[in-house]
Amino acid sequence: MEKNFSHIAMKKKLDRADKALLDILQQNVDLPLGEIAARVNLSPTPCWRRIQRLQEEGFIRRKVALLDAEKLRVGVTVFVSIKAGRHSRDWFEGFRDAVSAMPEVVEFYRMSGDVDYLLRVVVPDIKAYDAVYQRLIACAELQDVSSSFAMEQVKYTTALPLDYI
Amino acid sequence: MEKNFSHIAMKKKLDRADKALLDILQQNVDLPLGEIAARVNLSPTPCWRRIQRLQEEGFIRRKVALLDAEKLRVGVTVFVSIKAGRHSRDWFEGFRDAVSAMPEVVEFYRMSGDVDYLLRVVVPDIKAYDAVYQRLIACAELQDVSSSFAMEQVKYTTALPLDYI
DNA sequence: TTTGAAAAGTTGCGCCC
DNA sequence: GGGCGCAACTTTTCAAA
Repeated sequence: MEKNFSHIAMKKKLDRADKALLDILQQNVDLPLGEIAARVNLSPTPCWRRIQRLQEEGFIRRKVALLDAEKLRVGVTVFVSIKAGRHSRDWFEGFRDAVSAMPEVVEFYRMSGDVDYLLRVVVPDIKAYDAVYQRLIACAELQDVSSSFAMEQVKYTTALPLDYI
Repeated sequence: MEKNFSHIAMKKKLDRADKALLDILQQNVDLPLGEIAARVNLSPTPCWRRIQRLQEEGFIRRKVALLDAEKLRVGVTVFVSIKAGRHSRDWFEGFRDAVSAMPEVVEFYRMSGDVDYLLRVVVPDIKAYDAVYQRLIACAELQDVSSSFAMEQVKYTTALPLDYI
C-alpha cells in the first residue's frame, strides 16, 4: 500500500511572508536576496527556499525585462474589436495562430457578448496601424472589425492583486 | 568655447546585437550573462556594457516576476467601458487616482471615440467583479459603465515588437 | 522539521589591453 | 570589442533549536 506524500511539498495556503515576497518580486526582481530577506523579516536562507518553492509551485511563471514602449516606437495602443460570424474550428485555429504570431498584437482575448475577439495592438502611429489592420483582415474571414485608439495609458501594470489568495 | 560630447554616449540607432539583447531580456531576464553573451555572439564584457547602456538610456524600464493569474485566483478578465460625460479637470483627477489605486485594475486607458475610458480588471469570479463594479461607480459620477467578460486569454505578452526601431 | 551562520561556488563588474 | 581578477551575490552544507 502506497502513501501519498504530496502534501509535504504542497502548502495549503500562502502565509503573510509568501505574499510579501510575491509582492516584492512582481515589482522588482533584481533586488539582492539579502535586501529581500530583510524586507520580509527573514534571513537569506529561508527566504531563498520560499522563493524556490514559489517558483516550483508555479506562482512565479517567469522573470522578464519590461521595455519602454515610447523608446521602441510603439507608443500607440489600439484596441481592435472583432466580430467573426459563424465559423468552423479549423477557421478559428488558423485565425488564432495567425493573430498570435503578429508581434504588434500583445493581448488577444476571446470575448463573451457583442464582440467575439478583442485585441490590444501596439504600433508607432496610425499609418503603421493600417498596415497591421490590412494583415489582420487578410489572415482570416471576418464579419466586422472596429478599432479604438487609446489617447493615454493612465495605468499599466503586470502586478496582479494578491488579495484573493 | 564648449563642445557638446553628448553624441558619444547617445547612440543614434540600436544595432542588431542591441535588438537581440532586448529580445532575450524581455523573454527571460535571469539567464546568466555568459549564456546571453553567447547567444548574441559577444564576449561577456561588451555584452554587459550594452545591457548597462540600454538600462541607462531607458530602453529597459524594470525587471519583474510575472505571476500566475490562476494560482492567485484572478483568472477572470473583464473589460470595462466607461462613458463619463462632461466633467471638470478636478473630477478627472479624482476618478483617475481612485481607479489607479484599485489593484484589480491592471490597465486603464483614456480612449478616443465612443467610449471615454477602458479598463482591464482581473478578479476570481463574477461575484468578485460585482464588488469591484460597485466600488467603481461609487468613486466618481459616471454616465455609463458596460462590462465585457473574456472567455479565454488567447495571447498575453509583455514583449513589445522590436521591428520599428 | 525549520532556522541561521558560514563555506563554497558563480556571476557580475571594473580595470586593463 | 576582449581578457583577467576582485568583489558581491547566490546556493549548499551543516550544526543547533
